[in-house]
Amino acid sequence: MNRRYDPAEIEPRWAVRWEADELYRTAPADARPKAYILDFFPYPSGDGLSVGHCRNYVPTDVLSRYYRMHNYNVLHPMGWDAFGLPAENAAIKLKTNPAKLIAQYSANYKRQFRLIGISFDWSREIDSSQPEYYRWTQWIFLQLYEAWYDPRIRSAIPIAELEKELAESGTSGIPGAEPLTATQWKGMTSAEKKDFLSKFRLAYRVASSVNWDPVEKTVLANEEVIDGRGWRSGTLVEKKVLLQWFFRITAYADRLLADLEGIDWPEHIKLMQRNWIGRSEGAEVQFATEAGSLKIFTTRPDTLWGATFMVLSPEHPFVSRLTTTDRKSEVDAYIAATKGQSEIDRTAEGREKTGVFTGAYAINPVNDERIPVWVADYVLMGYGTGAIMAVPAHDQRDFEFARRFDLPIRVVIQPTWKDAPAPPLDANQMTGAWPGEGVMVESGPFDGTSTTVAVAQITAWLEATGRGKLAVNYKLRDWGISRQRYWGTPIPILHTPEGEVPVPEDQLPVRLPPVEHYEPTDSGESPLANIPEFVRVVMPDGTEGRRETDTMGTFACSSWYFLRFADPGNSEEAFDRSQAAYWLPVDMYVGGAEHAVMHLLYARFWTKVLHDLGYVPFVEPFQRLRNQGMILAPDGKEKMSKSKGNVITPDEVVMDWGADSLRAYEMFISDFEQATPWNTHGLAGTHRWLKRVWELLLNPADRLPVNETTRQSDRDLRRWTHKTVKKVSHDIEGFRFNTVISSLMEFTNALYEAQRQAVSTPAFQEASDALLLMLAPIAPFMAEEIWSLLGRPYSVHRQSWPQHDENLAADEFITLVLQVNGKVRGRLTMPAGLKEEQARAVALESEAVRRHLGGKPPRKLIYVPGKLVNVVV
RNA sequence: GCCCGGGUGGCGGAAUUGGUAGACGCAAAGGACUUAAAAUCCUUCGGAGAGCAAUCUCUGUACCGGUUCGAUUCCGGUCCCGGGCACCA
Repeated sequence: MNRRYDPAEIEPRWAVRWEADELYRTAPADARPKAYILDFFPYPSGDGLSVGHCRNYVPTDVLSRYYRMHNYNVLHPMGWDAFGLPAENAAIKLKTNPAKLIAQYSANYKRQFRLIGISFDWSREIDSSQPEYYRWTQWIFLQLYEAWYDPRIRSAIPIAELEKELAESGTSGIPGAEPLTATQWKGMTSAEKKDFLSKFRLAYRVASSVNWDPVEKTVLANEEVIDGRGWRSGTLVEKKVLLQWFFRITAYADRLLADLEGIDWPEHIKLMQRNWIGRSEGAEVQFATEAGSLKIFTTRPDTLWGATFMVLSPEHPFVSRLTTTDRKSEVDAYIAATKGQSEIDRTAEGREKTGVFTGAYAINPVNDERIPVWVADYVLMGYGTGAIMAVPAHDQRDFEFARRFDLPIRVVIQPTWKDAPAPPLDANQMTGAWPGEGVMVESGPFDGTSTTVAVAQITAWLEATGRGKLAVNYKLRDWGISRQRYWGTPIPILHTPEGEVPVPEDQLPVRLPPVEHYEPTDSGESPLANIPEFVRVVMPDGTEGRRETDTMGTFACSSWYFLRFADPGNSEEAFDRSQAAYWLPVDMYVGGAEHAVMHLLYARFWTKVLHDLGYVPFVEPFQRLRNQGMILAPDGKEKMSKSKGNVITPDEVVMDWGADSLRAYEMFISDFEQATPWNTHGLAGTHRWLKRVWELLLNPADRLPVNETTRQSDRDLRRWTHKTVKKVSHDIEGFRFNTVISSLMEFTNALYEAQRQAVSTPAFQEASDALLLMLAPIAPFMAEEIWSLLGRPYSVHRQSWPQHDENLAADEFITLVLQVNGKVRGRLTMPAGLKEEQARAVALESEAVRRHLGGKPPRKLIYVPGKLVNVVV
């Protein structure tokens, strides 16, 4: 034969054949075990894929092929997260419609995926910007809109159930709801009722401030604001108050937190989600004021005796009610100044505390002390109750505020640990008793109690006396989805004189009008507002309505696409329930850590809602998750970026080395989760390895002289084979691809050694077959070509993965390490079944040990079975 | 500031549960083949030292200390790098 390895000839040929044969088409649901292996679906950009992107697509492809060879029913699909700002901005610049760009960009991605041999089932391709898809994104929106979260059963249920309950008993049975009687409910107008219900719906609209870029004349998403400036214009972003749509993700905070326990995700991602959800337990405490009872939230009720003043957020409703006449002008000025500031200004680092005194006082419920009430912007309306008790001795922020405005500081906790500093009498700095364990002082009946005990006792006392109660708060905010943009899923809502009305399900999809091009508006409205045909609707009763012109942010599209892949062609439903139940949850989900919070949290949320409403039987969408590390530029530690001109594309690598070499190198480059620089020399090394495999399997005649020192028997070769199969299988399943490649390299080297001695023994045949089959998922083109040239029946990708035999993999000999006082002094090759007595004996007799004992008697002997003997003197 | 990762040869990186540090690959050096080059193959390759030599000794996983018969691995502290959060009471 003597054919040269020529990937440029081999690869396109097999790509065409596999495509024609639909080799990777997903089988229908059957009795086999299933494996759903999914990449984060990409956002097609004009730049195409880089070798960095291939870092996740190659391993998931290897895994998919591996499971196919184990006769799993594998779902490995690909689609396009097509809506969103980059495509839209590019389209505005080019004065075209983004749909055209997406078609062009995704075609290029698809070409690249084929080029590198990714085994996607293209019959399941989805595009989130197509009406066939976003129709169902809108449908899910309506499911959220028509549902509320009932805290009593910890589940979403239809809003109709709530309406029924309100008519029967008002809100009396609903914890946390504002009081309303059945009579009051019945007396409400239709618009009032809608208003009231929107406080419960999982999708609701409310006035909220947004990021406004005055140069771009557009609203920006939070992710598009970097250090307070628009990501493209670089100008300072302003705040604008607009009516915005939200999803009530906060209702699911506890479940989103709790269910992290049961999923196999990287610990740091779980931690980021936990921090983002930000649960804190504490107490809600009521302080009496002239305007009524003022509620605060604290995680440290044990510091109640140290409260020397209170602070309200500038937006707090009590501010106007409490402020005394003589303080009014000053308070008003402060609030006006606060409003003019952006969030960035308000939270800027190292900023000095600001605030004003309201002139009012509140009564501390634990000691009836009268303390002044201040207003300051460091207290946020969005967390807790928007009011705090300030304990300057034990809270850094309160301390800074007290120093700035000369307010009293009272230490109420002393540290208990040894050498603790005395409480600072001059209050130049806070005492150390925060947040650790301490002992209460100056705290009336609790003096001498430890803080951990006191927290529980005080909370119980507050509850018993009606002055407060146990409370839990979350940092998590509701998910804002409104975008004043053209290129997104239209929100299926109509605004009528009677209020908002959902678009009936049978009228979905609300199609995006196919305009040629458009410009952003000055008003902060979506460009859709300028398209009258889109906006104007005539209601069945003849009145005129106005279509919602906001679109959904793209995180909505990506919050359910993994479900659509289970049943992508369904025109009757978002997905067939039995298909979803069969394929989901995703068994292995792979993508970048940059989505650790947003996408992964939103998708979990939607899944839980769909579960509660009876559409899916599981509560978590992604059973296993892994994040690939970034591939950096070859020189130094820089990221690859277009602006730096250091991007390496798979196209150029495939042209120079072939797809199989690219794939092998992507696996070999480093630990999967670790960032690492690209290195073309390293790539050449894996290419060299593949060439050696090619030569070994196809041109075995070139005999080399027998190397007596590495001479191996057939039994040795079989051991190599079975050990390698075991290790490679184990490492693929464990996502350790770099050691998969190094094991296969070692195995190849062993085969070369074996070949010097015996070319056509059964043991050699077994070894080379195993090598070829293990190579199939990694280098699919080359493996197929060799398989074919060896005259085997098409296709190597339909073969079974080799099985290993534990007995054959077992070692015959071990290396017994000899240590004296923990230092390695020698090594002996011994039979694997070595007994402890024998090991001890040979160790003591050995020349190496005796030399280091220097005639002294051993004090102690440590034996680690099959590994070492340590002689201690 | 707080919370997570990580730090191993010239480089990318290996190293079940605490038990042979540096697998595998790159680069480099020397050699073989060749008119020559490429390709390929062979050998060496953490640092220092001793020996004609096989080999041996010391040292070494960011730094300092601890636990242990034994530490890259566990504990305490320090430094550096990367990521996340950032007035959340």
